[in-house]
Amino acid sequence: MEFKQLEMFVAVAEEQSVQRATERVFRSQPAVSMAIAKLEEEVGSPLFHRTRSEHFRLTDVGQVLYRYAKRMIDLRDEAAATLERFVHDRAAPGVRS
Amino acid sequence: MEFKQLEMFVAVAEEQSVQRATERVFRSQPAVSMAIAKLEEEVGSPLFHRTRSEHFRLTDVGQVLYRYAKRMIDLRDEAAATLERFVHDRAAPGVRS
DNA sequence: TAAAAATACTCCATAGGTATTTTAT
DNA sequence: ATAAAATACCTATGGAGTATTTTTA
Repeated sequence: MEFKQLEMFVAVAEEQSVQRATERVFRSQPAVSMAIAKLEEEVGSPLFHRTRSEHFRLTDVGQVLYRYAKRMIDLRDEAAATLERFVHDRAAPGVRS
Repeated sequence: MEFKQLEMFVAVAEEQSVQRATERVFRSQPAVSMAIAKLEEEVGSPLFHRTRSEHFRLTDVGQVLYRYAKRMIDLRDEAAATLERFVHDRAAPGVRS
């Protein structure tokens, strides 16, 4: 379970389509498909229902992962933002923001 | 910022030594050193004070990352455990635990 | 001088891309 | 028949190991 995979997974879940997800994550269609396949293998269960009419729709297991994935990504983004501010402030301690 | 790096970083922070951290993460000494270097480059600041007498000691920036790293890893472990239970229960819905 | 970490180098795994095939409506 | 996903194949990046050098107490 790596951040790169989780980002692609979240994109597919929200777009309900691999195709549209590719635009959000700037990766090719097979790269996104493969990332999902890897996660499904790791989890040991399908994460999406695949039907053309309803598009990609999260399974129950998929929904569990989705909520965690969002939290993990949010936490990482928060960490990155906090660190950036912290490092920036250290570099110019006299400057008030 | 990937989970693999964060795990090595946390190991070094807690062991206060690259050497001892290698045993926890089952990786070679250079692999651990490189992971730290990568993170420091990404963050744009040293994460450890390097002195032989005090060993590897977290900088202020390092401490900020350390707290986030623990949270991220805990969250991932919790996700994995929850998914495992969930998938297992689905597979055998009649079995009560 | 002895320990631990950093560097050099090499290799291999795998992530990712292009091209193609399969699937489903 | 067509649009989208899966598969096949290949390449390249980078992660990781061994060997070595550098550092510092």
